[in-house]
Amino acid sequence: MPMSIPTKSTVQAWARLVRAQHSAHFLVEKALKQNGFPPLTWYDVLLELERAGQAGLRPFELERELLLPQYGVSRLIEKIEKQGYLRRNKCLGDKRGQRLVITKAGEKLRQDMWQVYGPAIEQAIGQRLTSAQTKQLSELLAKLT
Amino acid sequence: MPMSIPTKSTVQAWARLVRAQHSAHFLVEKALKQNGFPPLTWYDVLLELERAGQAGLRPFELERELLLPQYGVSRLIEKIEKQGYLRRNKCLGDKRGQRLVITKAGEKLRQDMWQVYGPAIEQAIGQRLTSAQTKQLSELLAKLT
DNA sequence: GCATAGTACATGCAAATGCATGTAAATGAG
DNA sequence: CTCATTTACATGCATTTGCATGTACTATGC
Repeated sequence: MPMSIPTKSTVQAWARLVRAQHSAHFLVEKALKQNGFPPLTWYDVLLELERAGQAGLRPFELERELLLPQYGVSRLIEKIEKQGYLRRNKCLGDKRGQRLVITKAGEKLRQDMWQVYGPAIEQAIGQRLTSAQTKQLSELLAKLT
Repeated sequence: MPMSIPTKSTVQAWARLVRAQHSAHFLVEKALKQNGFPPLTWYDVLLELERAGQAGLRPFELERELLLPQYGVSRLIEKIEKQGYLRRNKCLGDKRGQRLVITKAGEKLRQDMWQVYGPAIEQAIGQRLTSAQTKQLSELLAKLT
């Protein structure tokens, strides 16, 4: 089955997708760094763990939520644990595994990061689109995943 | 001047932007790698140089087109030159500078890469949206840069 | 002119990343 | 049960990246 060639419009959408994400992402990371916070990936981990509650999450579950390879998750949680924002619990029923649980300090960090992260998102996206446009963009992007 | 908080829709659009770009980008890079080609950044450089013709481009001009920091460009062109896909010409009128010019081999590489890159874009974007949707997405994304 | 500041590009070093592989436990076939 | 396979997670090593700084030339102020 032969794969067809993209139209001009498709190529343009691709280029703009890359650029838009890059500039938004760059803006957000810059804001976090300027305020002395760790990168976005830390936020994502903490948010997922917070949602998971005291039951915690297995690393391989995190891997599916985040956009990271297995070894990326492995090393990321190592660093976050060292800083005391999560702890590793024994995993009953699977001795290979572990349950990652957010600490109080972790919850605080996530909240503090949001004070910078939220406004950065608003600046990168919200300020540039009407409410209707935002929803439309969201719908279209959903089709690409 | 206080910065406002994003709406749910804005946060969702942000999340989907990151995910959509990630999955599309991942797909394209994978396709290139599987076919033994260098990464996307090489293509971007070669395309810009091809457009610039025999006059070539200065590294700092490339830097603005591509989404790379100055040292990124510096090292990237070093590698591409070593593989023979571009050459550095003297820059008349500015002894600090250089003009980067694509070689024949570079033009061929770009063309060959397009045989994989094009279809990958089509698969990541074109196949998933109607023509009208693609244009709309493109318009919305343009507002974010 | 000279001194000072700015621009163009390169690079040393530390940290992050990708890739392949390792270890240990779980699962499944016989 | 036994052995082969798969899954969960970690890690050594090479490459890439980020950051700060270096070098060389240009532009500007006086």
